[in-house]
Amino acid sequence: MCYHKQDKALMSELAERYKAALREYIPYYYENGFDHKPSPVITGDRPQEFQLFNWGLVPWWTKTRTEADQIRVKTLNCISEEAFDKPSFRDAIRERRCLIPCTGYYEWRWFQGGKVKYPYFIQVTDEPIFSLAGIWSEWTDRATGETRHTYSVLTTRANAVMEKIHNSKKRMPVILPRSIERDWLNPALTREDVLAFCEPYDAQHMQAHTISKMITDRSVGDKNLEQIAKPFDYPELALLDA
DNA sequence: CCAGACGTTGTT
DNA sequence: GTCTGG
DNA sequence: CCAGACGTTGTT
DNA sequence: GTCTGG
Repeated sequence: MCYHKQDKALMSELAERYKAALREYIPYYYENGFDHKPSPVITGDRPQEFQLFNWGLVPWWTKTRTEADQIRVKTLNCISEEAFDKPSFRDAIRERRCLIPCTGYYEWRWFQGGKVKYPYFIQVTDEPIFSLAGIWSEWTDRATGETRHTYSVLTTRANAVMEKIHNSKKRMPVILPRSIERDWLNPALTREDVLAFCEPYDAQHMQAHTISKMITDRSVGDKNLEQIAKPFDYPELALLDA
């Protein structure tokens, strides 16, 4: 549901927006979750600074590096409604919640029963930088002593905007309204409190537009380009839409 | 998730 | 069609 | 009890 | 570590 995101904010913009210290950081116009790159996140136990965690949560009980590499491709997202019951997520959702700054994300919209698809870029119109609800984990490889910090993006039911794009599975990432984003980190939240945050964002404050297929063009080496998220018109879409 | 491959042959 | 790599 | 999974997502 | 399936 949310495997491709953007965080193009400048280091100074992020620090100012969250009032948190940020040491090192590279803005990405496009980030593929399956690359498991580090992203700046803010955790509940160190709320005044950013930490760079890798996308794809590795549960603390994972035994080997091989197992870690196998599970992290399946924990990029976490179904919020089930998080408290899943062995991979239950400890993290209770004790290790985080904010994942973001400036947009990417999804594909299918037509004609899976024959053609078009990429979209989705933004929040009332917040240029917004927070995805995340959970994180710390895992140590007992063989090498190496420690990995990783995170997962929570998902919830789709709102009207996302339902249209995601025409079958009706899911979307949990986006936290800015006014309550810090509350997400409160360690005293109950299960019910946590689940109350995991609601679809107001569709009236979300916007989506088609983008060029450069985003998945393998002949394009460097995808960290501003134009990747720029609006791109497909004239034939008007017909497919009908 | 999407794009691209999709096979074999000797190894400790 | 289905699996793998990114 | 032991062994094996532990996950998400477009498939229709 | 903990749960599920056999």
